[in-house]
Amino acid sequence: MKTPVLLALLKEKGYKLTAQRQAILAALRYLGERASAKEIYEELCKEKPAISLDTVYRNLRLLAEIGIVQQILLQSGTVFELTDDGHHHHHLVCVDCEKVVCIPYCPESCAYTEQARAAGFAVLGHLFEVYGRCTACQQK
Amino acid sequence: MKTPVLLALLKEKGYKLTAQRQAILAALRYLGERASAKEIYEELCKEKPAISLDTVYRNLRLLAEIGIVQQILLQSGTVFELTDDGHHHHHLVCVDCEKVVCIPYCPESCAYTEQARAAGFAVLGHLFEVYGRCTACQQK
DNA sequence: TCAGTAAATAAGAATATTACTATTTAGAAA
DNA sequence: TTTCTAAATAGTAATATTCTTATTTACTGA
Repeated sequence: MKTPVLLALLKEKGYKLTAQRQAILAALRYLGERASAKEIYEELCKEKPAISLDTVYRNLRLLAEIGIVQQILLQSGTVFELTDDGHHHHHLVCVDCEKVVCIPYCPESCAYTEQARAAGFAVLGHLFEVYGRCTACQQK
Repeated sequence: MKTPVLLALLKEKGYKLTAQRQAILAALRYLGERASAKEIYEELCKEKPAISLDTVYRNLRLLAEIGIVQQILLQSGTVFELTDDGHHHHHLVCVDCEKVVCIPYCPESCAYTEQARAAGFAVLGHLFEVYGRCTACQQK
């Protein structure tokens, strides 16, 4: 995610490009695919001046809203992942070891939007995660 | 949910039928379709002896695991709903007023299980919620 | 460039949720 | 019925997440 692109996405909704937002994205990139709010916070605390924990949470929520990151709900808590292509996707999550595998499948393509329209809802988004047991954990 | 049925579902996994579990279900029924852990806790605190908050959370998680209740993630927090027929379903959630509408649609019926199998995952369940704006909130 | 304004931040308080541990209890089996 | 044992509970501590408020800052337009 290049800064001009981020700026455009933010500006679209009246949000501002701040050093903290860029730092959060940089930390997420640095930490690898996925990280919890606390991990990002701790990474950024190494810098001076340190960021506020609330700012990390607030911005991860905002970045998720504009589609730059995605939230994944594990048993042990919530982690965030970059969606570099801007297109969201979903996950298979192992309930034992918490291994996460991305799947290209998205229920958007199925017919639920019909039902939403019938109920008078304007669909904005959805949450979809599949839980199961990975190959390794099935052996145990 | 009649007690014998609940007992059978619990026994199946080695869980016990406790007064607290029955009280939580009774409270949920009494409070209407949906309630938060705190609402259930406060309702049960009117009784003597009062229940522990931890017990409410722990058992709502367990009841969700065996399919008697379902968790719905709202912006303002998590609420629980009875699934009287034992078959789960999903929801349209208004992000403004938090009105919830049940929808019969379930992504289980779509092809994601194929992908899960290919990745070596044994699917246990899934989370699916649709967020949008209801008719009333679209007028605002 | 400079001033004005809405948005964002930091810091700490408040709330929500989960974990820990000693004690109690439901259900199994004698 | 009595005993035994794993599961469950209460109470409290710990952690995760969100809210509140005073202050700072990014962008806008002159």
